[in-house]
Amino acid sequence: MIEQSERNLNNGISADCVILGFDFEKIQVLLIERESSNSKSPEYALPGDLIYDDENLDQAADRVLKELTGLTDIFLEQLGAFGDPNRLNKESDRKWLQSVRANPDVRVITVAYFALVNLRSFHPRPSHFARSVVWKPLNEIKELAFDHLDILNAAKRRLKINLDLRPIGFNLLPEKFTLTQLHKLYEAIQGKEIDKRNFRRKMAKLQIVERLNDKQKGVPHKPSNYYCFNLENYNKLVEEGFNNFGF
Amino acid sequence: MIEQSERNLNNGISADCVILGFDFEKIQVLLIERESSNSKSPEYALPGDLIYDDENLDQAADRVLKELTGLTDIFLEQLGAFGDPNRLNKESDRKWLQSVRANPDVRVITVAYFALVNLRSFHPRPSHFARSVVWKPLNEIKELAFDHLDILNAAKRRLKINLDLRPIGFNLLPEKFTLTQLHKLYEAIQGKEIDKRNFRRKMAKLQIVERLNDKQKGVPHKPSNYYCFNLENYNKLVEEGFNNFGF
DNA sequence: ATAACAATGTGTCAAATTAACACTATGTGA
DNA sequence: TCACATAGTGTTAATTTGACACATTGTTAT
Repeated sequence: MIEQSERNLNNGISADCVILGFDFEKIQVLLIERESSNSKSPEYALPGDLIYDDENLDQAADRVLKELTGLTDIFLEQLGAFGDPNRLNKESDRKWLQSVRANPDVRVITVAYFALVNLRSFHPRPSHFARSVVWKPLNEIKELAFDHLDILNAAKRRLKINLDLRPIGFNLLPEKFTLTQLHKLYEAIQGKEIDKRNFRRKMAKLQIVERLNDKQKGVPHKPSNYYCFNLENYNKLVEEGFNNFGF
Repeated sequence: MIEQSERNLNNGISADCVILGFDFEKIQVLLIERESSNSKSPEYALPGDLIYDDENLDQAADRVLKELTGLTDIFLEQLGAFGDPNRLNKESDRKWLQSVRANPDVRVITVAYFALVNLRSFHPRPSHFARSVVWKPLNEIKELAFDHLDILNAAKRRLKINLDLRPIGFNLLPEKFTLTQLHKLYEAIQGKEIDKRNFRRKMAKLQIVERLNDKQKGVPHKPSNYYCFNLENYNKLVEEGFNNFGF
C-alpha cells in the first residue's frame, strides 16, 4: 500500500508530552511558546510532534523528549489519547497549524505522555516543532492551545495518584537532595501542608532515602544534610506489595 | 478536504473495549470469538471497531459497548492508546483483518477502554464486528489476537488501582447484593484473601452500603441479607477527600 | 566576639486503624 | 429433629497517624 522509501509521517497521530520539573518551590511544566498572531499575550502549547509510521507511540514520545531536552532514560508514562473531531475550534490554533504542518486540516488524535525530569540537569532547546521553550508553573496555567488544558489536568491527576503508588518524587529531584526539598515537593504535588516531623518519620521508616555524609554549603542558616534515593530498598518494598507512599 | 456526505470511517484508529463482569466467583471479560483458520482452538479478541471521523473517542467506545451489550450509562474509562507499527505479526490476525476490513494493511492505533458491567443485566449480542461473543475468566486468558493481551494486562492493573480510589466494585454487582458477594469481589480483584470480619467492619464504617429489608430465598443455608450501594454517602466521602477504599 | 537570624532536626502522646483470631445463628433438606 | 452450609458477630494487640514546640547550627551584621 505504502510505496515510499523515505520515512513517513503519520498525519493522523501525534505524541504530546507533559514534561514536569520542580524548582524546589513549584511544579513547573515545559511549554512551547508561539507568537500571538494578533499581538495579544503569547500563546502556549504542549511540545509534541506527529509520529512516524515506523515508530511506536512510546518511541515517538521519547523522541520528542530527547529533541527538546537532550535527555533519555527519563520517567515517561502514557497518559492517554485525546482528540475531539473539532478540537480546532480556536482560530489561532488553525492558523498556527497551517504554518507548521503539511496537512493542517486532517483530524489528529494525540497520545499524551507524562514525563518527570530534574529541570536543573539540562537546558531545553528549540526543535523543529518548538521555536521557543519555557518553563511555566503548573498551577498557574489557565489557557493552552487545542485541548492541551485537558491533557494538563489529566497529568495533574496522574501525578497525585502516582505519588501514592511509588515515590516518583525522586525523578523530579537531583541525585542528592535535602529532606526539606523532598518535603516541599510532596506538599506541592498534594497541594496541602504535611507536618514536617510526620513526614520525616515516615521517610525514615520506609528507608528509601539514605543519609549522605554531605551538607549544604554557603546557606545563611543551619545547613541541611543531603540524602539520596535508595533504589534497592524501594524495590524490596514494591516486591512486598507495599503501596502506601502517600500521606 | 474531506468531500463526502456519508459518514466516514477513520481507518487509522479503533476503539477496543475491555468489558469486565463478575459472576460472584471470578472476574469475567467479554471477548469476541473467531473461527480458527486452521482448525486449531478458537481465537479470541477484544471487541472493538474503527472510529468514525465525526465521533470522539469516548463516543466510539460507547457505541461499541452499546452495540454489544445494549447498555448505555456504564462505567467506562479510557485505558490508553496501543499500537506498535508491527502488531500484525501473527498470520491469523492478518487473515482475519482481510476478512473484515476495507484496508487491512493500514497501521491502526487502538484506543482501549475499560468498562465495568453487571453481567446478569443483559445478554451480549453479535454485532457487525463480532459474530460470536463469550464471557471468559479474566485470569485464565493466556492468548489474544494482536496486542490485546497487553491491553488486558493494563486493564487488570487499572482495576486494582481503581478499587483503592473509589468503590468501583458496585458497578460490577446488581443493585442489590449480599455482603458475601461484595467480599468475594474484592478478593477477586485484589487476588488475595481478606478477613471477613475486617471487611465487614470497614464497610460498616464507610457507610456506603445500606442494609435492605430483604433476604436471599431458597438457599440451603442461612439466607444472606441484601444490601444496596449508598451513592449519597459515597459522594460525601469523596468530597472530604477520602481515598482509601482499599484493604 | 557576639548577638540576631533563619532554617534544620528531633520526641511524645492520644486517637484511629489494622490484623489476627473462633464461635453462634439461621434457614434448608434429609 | 438433626446434619449441613453459610451468615453474621467482638476483642485484643500492634501499627500507624496526627497534633504539637523547642533546641541546634551555621551565617551575617554589628
